Amino acid sequence: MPVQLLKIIKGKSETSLPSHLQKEDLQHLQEGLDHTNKYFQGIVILFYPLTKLGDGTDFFKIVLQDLDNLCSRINSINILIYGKMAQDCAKVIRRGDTIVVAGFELAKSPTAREDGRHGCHLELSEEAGSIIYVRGLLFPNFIMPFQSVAPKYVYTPLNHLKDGTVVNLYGVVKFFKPPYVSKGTDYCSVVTLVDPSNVKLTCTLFNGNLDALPKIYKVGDIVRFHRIKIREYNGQMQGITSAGFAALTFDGTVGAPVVPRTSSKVYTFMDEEQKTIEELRVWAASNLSISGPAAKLSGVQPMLFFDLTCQLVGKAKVDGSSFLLKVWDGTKCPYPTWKVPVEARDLEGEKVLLHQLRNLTVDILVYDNHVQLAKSLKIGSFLRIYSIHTKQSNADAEVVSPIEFHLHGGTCYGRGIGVLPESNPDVKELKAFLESVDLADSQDMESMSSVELDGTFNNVTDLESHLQRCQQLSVTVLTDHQDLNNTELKTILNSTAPQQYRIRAKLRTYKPQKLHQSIKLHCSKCNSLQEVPDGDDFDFVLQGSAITAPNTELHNTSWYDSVMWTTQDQKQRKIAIHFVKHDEMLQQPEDTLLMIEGGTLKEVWKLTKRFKCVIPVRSTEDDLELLDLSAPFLLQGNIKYYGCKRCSTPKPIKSLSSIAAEQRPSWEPTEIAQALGIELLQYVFIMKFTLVDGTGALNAYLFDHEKFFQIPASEIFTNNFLQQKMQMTMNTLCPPGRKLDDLPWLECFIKSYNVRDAVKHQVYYQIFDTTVAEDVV
DNA sequence: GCTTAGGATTGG
Repeated sequence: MPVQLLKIIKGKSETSLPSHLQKEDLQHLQEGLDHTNKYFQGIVILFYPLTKLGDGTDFFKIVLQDLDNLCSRINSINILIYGKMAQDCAKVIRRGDTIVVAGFELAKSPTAREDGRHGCHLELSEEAGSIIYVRGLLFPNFIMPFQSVAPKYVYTPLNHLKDGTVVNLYGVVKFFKPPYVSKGTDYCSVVTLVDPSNVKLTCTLFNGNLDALPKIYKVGDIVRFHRIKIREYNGQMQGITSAGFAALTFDGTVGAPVVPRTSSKVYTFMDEEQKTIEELRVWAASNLSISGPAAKLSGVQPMLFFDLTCQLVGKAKVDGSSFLLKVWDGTKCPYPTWKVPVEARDLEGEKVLLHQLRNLTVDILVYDNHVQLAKSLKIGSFLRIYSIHTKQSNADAEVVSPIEFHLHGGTCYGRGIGVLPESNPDVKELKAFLESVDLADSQDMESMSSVELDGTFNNVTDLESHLQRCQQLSVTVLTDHQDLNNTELKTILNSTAPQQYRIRAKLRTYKPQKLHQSIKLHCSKCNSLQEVPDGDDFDFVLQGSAITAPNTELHNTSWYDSVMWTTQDQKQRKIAIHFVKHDEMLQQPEDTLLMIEGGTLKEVWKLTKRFKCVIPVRSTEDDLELLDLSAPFLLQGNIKYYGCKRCSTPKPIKSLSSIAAEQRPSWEPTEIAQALGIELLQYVFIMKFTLVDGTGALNAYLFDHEKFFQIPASEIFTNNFLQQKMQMTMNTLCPPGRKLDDLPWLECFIKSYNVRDAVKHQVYYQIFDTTVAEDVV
């Protein structure tokens, strides 16, 4: 066989051994020590003729002397070479050559006593993955490079595999089952590969050592298998581990560093291999459908399967056939999640952390064959759990049951658990994210920060079943005009306004991407839109009003009872609360409207929790009056009601007494607004949808109170769950990171209208009579 | 001691 140079850089030979190999001294070659990634270097002082063993195996023996230990009593060692490697070596190795051996097996030398050499000998063979490098073949000096006697590997394309052969091959991972405990004695991993020949090969890999199996973390990874046996099974070629099987795994991302993941066995890896990996990456990028962004807990939905990259926070035994894993990924699941009851003493993990993360961790119950592996997992380790099943027992019931996370028994669809090393890029990203999570924030359901909303939902889960449904049906439905035919966007763009159309299109993109920015306040009288004031604005108005002390002459009238007190703090603030009566009686707090003077933001907010309506007021000489309309004039439940500054003409508070006198005052915001001379502002969603249908693209505005999303715009700000629901809806209508082909269809009703001003005339489009399909929300 | 699994979800 031709002897090859180990490495050639810029046309020049260089002395070079793989950098992962470290030199080992003769005296350290001992049984029980780990010689992985070690090499031994010596000079050939003796070699024997090539012979055959009883079973026909070629055999070649050489003796190496350790030049660094010439003074030692024992300074030489026997090297036994088997098989094809014996033949190759016999052709090139001569006395005086400097040799490096790696990937050897070490065994007791039966001849040590007679020959006076090292007590062990080294055994090398191609099957064991051994490598021999020879230095100075032609010029025995240290300027010449080492030359490799390692076999020149030939890689078989997947369409040229033959039954009964042992081959080397490259492939892109199309499917895999992470290593799991088989029913026999070994770990098993099933891997399906494809290559540019477009032929698939499913390999069944066994090994008692978990590390010997390929370290595949995701579809799209690239593997190099050495010495895999090919067999025919059910009319198809199948790969199966044979003696000396070795695997390297690479990240399949174009442009990522080409660093093999391996169980640190000795391996050859040269420029040529690097090129192969890069070529396969490029091929895979355009020929293999690799799923989009990974699922996050914030993106889970009931009744789906997904892979989760997460950190293990706690674990506990449950019973013989199931085991509990408590994990987090820094995002919050939008649904209530189930908690598996376990004995406190069975729960492993840091108590403080478990408590801190209680609202962010989810309980995953793993079953049967996964239990053994789950038990062995270390707290704090990073996992990828494949094909978790989310289940909701009675989703239709009045009381929504929590989402359950199951890792069912068996290994269908690659179901299983993989431990990711800290060096994994996904783990690095996750770690950075986990460190950035503000724990205080996640504890309070009502303080859903916009950062969380923006950040975590972009990675929505990419689940096939959902996608399929979206591709077949429309994700939106019409609430009227079903008899109308669809019109192509191109036709609409070429027509004059105003008109109405039914369309079928895809949502290419939308604005604003930060959904909370889509909420505005709308005045139906003057048609103006304004931003929703934030808490600081309200606080400012309240502080301003607190300067005026309550006028006690206005206390305790025929239609309200008043209480007043002074705060104990330095400010000595005076607070008055007026409880509106009905039939001269105070009502239950949940039916009561009250007015407050001199309260703070926090106090007002607290009162809204207990009482039906809260109206912040201040005293004048002869009546109570509303505050500035920058502040809400009414708070009911979680909703702040605002009035239009332009269209309102506030009336004295006593105008409310007429409602109080009603038989059953309902305290409807519209009614209160009317009584107080307030033009009520409506909460609306305003969004711009860019719709495409293959014939053209147009921007259509969505102007919606509640109908489209089936979520009241007024409640979005204060309802964490609704925010998430809306985000999920948008993720379904326009899944992030998808190609156009994979976007779902929307059935919409739109109307065109003209907007003219002095300089220009423009046609606008607005969506109406359309709602998100029932199974999408 | 020479098998194990051989891709194709849903139970607890």
